[in-house]
Amino acid sequence: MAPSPTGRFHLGSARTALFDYLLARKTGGQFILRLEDTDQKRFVEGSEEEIMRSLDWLGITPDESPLHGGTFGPYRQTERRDLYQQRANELVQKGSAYPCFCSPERLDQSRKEQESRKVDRVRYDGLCRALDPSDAAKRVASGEKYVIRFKMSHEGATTAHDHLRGDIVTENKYLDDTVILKSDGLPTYHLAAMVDDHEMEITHVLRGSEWLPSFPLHVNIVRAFGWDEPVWIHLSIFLKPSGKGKMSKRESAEAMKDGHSIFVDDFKGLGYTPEGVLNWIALMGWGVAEDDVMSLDEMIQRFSIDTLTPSPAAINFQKLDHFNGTHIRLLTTEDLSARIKPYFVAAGLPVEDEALMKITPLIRERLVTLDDCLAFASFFFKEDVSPNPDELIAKGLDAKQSAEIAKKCLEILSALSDISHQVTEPPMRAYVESAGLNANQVFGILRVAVTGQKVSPPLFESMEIIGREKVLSRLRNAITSLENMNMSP
RNA sequence: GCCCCCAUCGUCUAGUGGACUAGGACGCAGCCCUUUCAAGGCUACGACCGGGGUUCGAAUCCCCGUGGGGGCACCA
Repeated sequence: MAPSPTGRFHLGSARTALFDYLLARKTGGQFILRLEDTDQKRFVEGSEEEIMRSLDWLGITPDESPLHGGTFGPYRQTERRDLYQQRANELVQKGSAYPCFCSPERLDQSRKEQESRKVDRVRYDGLCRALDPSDAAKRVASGEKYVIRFKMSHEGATTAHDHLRGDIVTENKYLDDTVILKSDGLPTYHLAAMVDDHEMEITHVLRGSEWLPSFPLHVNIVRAFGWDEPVWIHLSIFLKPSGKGKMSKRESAEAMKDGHSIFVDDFKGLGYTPEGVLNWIALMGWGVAEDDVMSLDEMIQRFSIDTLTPSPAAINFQKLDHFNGTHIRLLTTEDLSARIKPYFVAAGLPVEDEALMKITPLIRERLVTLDDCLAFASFFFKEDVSPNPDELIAKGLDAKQSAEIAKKCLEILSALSDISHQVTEPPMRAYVESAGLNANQVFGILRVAVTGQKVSPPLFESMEIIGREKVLSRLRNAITSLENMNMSP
């Protein structure tokens, strides 16, 4: 994959990377990370690191990259600049490209003039294309500033083959003499990517469909060199959840508001798992008929470029939540425990591994994101809980009645020396039965008293983990709280 | 404005001329389970953009519309 370090690493790039990775693993190839950093003006500090960090987190670390080295390095285009200059000159020698000395000002003027004439397509006017090659060479040698443009044929048409879309035929009259080497000596994408793909022996080019308009240019460049073409695959782009337009910065701000993001590096902090994110993005642009919950290994097994889809896909965060929850439930207790522990630590709670291993099975199927563990299990590690007095009152009862029930619960539980759920549940149920109450009412009071919240993991198992002394003291506090309410109407 | 791509439930998709009464997943609704919340199970709702062809037969092939998306830089 070949992203440019000009901003944050987003979902679209991640999906391309995933498919690159799957294809490489499937076919025994290498998954290479190449940084397209030829636009020094747009370079963003830290984005190279973010790209690599994101890939690592997803679990699709490149086999070869600026970090890992490899046989096809260097993997940063700015470190390969001589190569592009040689290749650009090669094209000039062959008559497939030419130096252009036009100033940005002249180009700008020409553009404006064409616009005023309302031409169908504004393009280079060809002034330097008409130059005598030896004259041009002399001007280059004399140190005059220049760029190199690809000499596009004006006649005929270009047929480019996309693996998903078939032949794409474009009349050459719609094509332009695009700049392939800039005046700073660095190549534009068009040259750099073609040269590197050839040098690095890239067999499949997977990229976003925003490259489709320059696709004819690219095949023309490859053909001008006389090289074999890779398999070209233009993936659909990701649309915003509404399906109207592609994801934008504005949209990402919206997503952040409800705990989502379009940047891979944000997902960890949001409580998402690599498994969930991977599964989610895999299914956008890849048609899997059934059994769509897949691990990375299963994806490798099932991947094929023939089952990729060309149509644009609206992203759907609800589906991400679904896959995240599903993959969380697939984790072993050890694994899940290790993944949620940092959240308790970060919250300043004294988490103990032994207790955590007991808690994890209780909350596993309740988690959508890992950080949900805090809402479901913080009370286990707190010294005290402070329930909302109103919530201690059971439905259909008043504070006095609720206090009576709480007292009875205390009586029953304090009589037991063993507080394991097998021991506590039968007498409690017997009490509910004999008192003519319903389980919701009694267990509800107990739940709020002991956990401090209306929603919690299963009550009796929870009490067992909290421990006898804490359970009893929390219950006593609840009784006091209810009685105080009673006195102040 | 010009060029290009795309088109099946609200969303992601299966479907490659007859196996389609169009399948799955998310979401949504209901039921079951149940001490809360979930999870799980079951059921319901829900689509071939329109019009022409081709063919004995079209969701599938062709054409034209329409709609959506992308692109028109010394950015990638």
